[in-house]
Amino acid sequence: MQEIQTKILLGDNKEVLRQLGENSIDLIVTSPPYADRRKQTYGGVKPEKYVEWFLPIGQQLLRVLKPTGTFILNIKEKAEKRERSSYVLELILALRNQGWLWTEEFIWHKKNCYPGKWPNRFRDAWERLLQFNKAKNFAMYQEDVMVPIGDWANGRLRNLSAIDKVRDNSKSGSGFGKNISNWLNRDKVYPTNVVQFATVCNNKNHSAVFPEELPEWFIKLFTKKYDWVLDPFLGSGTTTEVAQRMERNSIGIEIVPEYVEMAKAKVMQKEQSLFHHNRVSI
Amino acid sequence: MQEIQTKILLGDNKEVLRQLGENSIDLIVTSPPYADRRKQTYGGVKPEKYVEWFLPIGQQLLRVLKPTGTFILNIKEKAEKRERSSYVLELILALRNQGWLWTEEFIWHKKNCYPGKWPNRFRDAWERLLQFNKAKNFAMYQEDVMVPIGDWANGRLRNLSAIDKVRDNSKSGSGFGKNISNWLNRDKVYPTNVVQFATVCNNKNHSAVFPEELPEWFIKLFTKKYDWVLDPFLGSGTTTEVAQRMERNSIGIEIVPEYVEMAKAKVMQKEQSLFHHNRVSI
DNA sequence: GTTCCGCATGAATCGATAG
DNA sequence: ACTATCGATTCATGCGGAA
Repeated sequence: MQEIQTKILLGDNKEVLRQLGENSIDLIVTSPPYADRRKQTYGGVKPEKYVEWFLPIGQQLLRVLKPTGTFILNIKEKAEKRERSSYVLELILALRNQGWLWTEEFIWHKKNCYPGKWPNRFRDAWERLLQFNKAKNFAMYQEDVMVPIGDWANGRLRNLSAIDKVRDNSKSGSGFGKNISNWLNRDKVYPTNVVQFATVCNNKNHSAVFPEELPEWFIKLFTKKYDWVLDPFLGSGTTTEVAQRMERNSIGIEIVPEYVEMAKAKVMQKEQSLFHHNRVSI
Repeated sequence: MQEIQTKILLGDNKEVLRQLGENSIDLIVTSPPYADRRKQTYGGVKPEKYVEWFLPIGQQLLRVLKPTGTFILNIKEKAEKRERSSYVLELILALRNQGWLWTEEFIWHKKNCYPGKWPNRFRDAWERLLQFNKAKNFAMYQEDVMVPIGDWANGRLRNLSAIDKVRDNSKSGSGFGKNISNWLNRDKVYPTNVVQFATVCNNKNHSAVFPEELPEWFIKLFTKKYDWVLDPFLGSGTTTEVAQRMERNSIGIEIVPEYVEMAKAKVMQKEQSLFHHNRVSI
């Protein structure tokens, strides 16, 4: 049995990435700090400086990614003074200029978005999941994210309250009931480029990360067992934890020592339980 | 009773728009031909020329829109040679440069999108609905697009504690009526910036109509009765038809004579039925 | 042992107030 | 004038405690 490696590295990703070999990573999936957000932990990046700040990292990511690999970037521009910032658009153009192919833009439809009411806009319920590639022939395992009826019924659907089902139904018109009957009629369904994951509402003492389902979905879609996954803005370690569970090798880079400790703890815990599980199953 | 005007104008919108008075339009909602699409009818615009082609129109739209008005642009970049084009991003930046405020990007989540399967991407289930404004204080009637929730109300009611119900009751004096109206108010919820409209699978000979719900939603949100609505790429006349039904004045511009005929026919039909209705009701 | 209820809390945004 | 901070708004979620 091959061993799964999970490396958590402390430091500035621009520097740490230099230590990684070129063409060694199959999937990069990450959520960098957005402009002017997470000031306490990351200092905050000014929107005007964002592209300039990100490009050196993009350069390293381009180097370490395999030609068949994929880079998924989760980001969303803020609204300020009644206007949307344009730095994300500029970043996409700049990354293209750097040599990346902008292959696709997935929409993360956040079912439970932040509440609020303003005179000029509604609640922001979506984020960008930008897909970049090095080459046109990248690896993609579409079959692995098809939704089998069993998994759906046992997993996500069970988590939805009856109220949610009713509400979605009445809101969207066609809604849940119809969709479910569709799924029942088929074995498996391909997803679209609009994906829905609930945000994590955690009472833990660290800032919110993306939900496990998000890296899980892209890891399924763009890697196979024993492939290498990289998250250069690891945060509290969601990506490495999920990769480990899915039997992918992974590397996470994080500049805040406390987060590195949390991420390492998750990995250790999982190793323990795997070890325990193996012993039992022998 | 004030009369609703519905004008369908034949011609190149760049030219026709010059005839409209400045600061005269409350809402522009339109879906221009996408690059390289609809070649037969519009000649097709090359992606690299798209911004250059659109900017003179944008200039006219900026002139005719009231300072409190809104411009909704429905557009989506195509995928070509396994890559997403960047002309929409460049258009947003160019329109900002032209003086427009980029206020918001709504996502049109298409529930029943075009079927198909590709090796490198999933079905495209969303389009951009870009909101631009001339000034930061634009008109917005959020209450008019609140979603009534039907069965969900039962869940809400159940969630109110018995104490709350009693307290409200004793406070209001008149009792039941006030409580119910409170609950009814609460049973409406504001939408988010992700909207769902079913796509039209119609057999009409216009290639890319948007569903009536789309202009209807934005007309509700950004105009009131007797306001002026403009669609400079009218196509088969959905926008003017909806505006007329909603008792808004409207102007549609279309370069293809056949479409102009179709759009006019819709307006005439509606006028007939309105007239007929009036006669009957007398 | 379930189920239910109350409550804190988020990658939010605006407008006002303070330095 | 320009930035920094605060209060108000709002709602899905998950947890803990209670019935």
